[in-house]
Amino acid sequence: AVMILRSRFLDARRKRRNFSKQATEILNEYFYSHLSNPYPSEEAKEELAKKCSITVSQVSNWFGNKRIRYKKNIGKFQEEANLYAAKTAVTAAH
Amino acid sequence: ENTNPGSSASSSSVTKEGSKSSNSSAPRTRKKRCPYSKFQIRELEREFFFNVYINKEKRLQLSRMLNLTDRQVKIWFQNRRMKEKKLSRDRLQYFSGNPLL
DNA sequence: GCATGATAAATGAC
DNA sequence: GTCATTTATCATGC
Repeated sequence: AVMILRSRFLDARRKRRNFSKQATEILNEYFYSHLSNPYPSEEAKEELAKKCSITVSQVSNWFGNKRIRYKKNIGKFQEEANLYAAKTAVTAAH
Repeated sequence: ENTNPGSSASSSSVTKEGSKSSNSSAPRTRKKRCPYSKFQIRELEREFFFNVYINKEKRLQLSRMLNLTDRQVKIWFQNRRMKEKKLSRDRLQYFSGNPLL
């Protein structure tokens, strides 16, 4: 029984599963609204993790990947950036 | 495997920056990440099992055997300790508030 | 076929 | 020494 759980834990780590649409939405909102300094504090990470129903490590992974991939090809993310910029502007107006 | 510093990163050694002296460029071309072989990993893991902290003598010996620098072996043990810590955290989170047992 | 999440080398702050 | 991070690589999803 313990062996089953152990093996289940081992291969549950590297098998990748995409985050939910809402989770990605929340992470992107934070990223593009902090584009000048996309480095959330430990507290911010915990809050994001709770809202996204993922772990803090997964939040760190997401921001790490997002920062490097955004920097490497800003043009590809331009449309996405404008989208979330407009979205945060609307919510701020309310 | 050729994982020595300067082998791949500064392949065109002369054409690139003149290594040291004159220029005070801070990030002097980061070394390209090169994955270690199965054999290298096995030997590193074997030593890590005996002691999480490796002393200087064993480090030099191991680096020569695996064709790595002392720095690479030192860094590997540091990263490996961090990995072990993260594994512990993940296990706790995975088995906490769980069904079964 | 790339997008995406996780992991493995390598760096730097402290 | 730890530890957040950068970067490339790996593995999977679709």
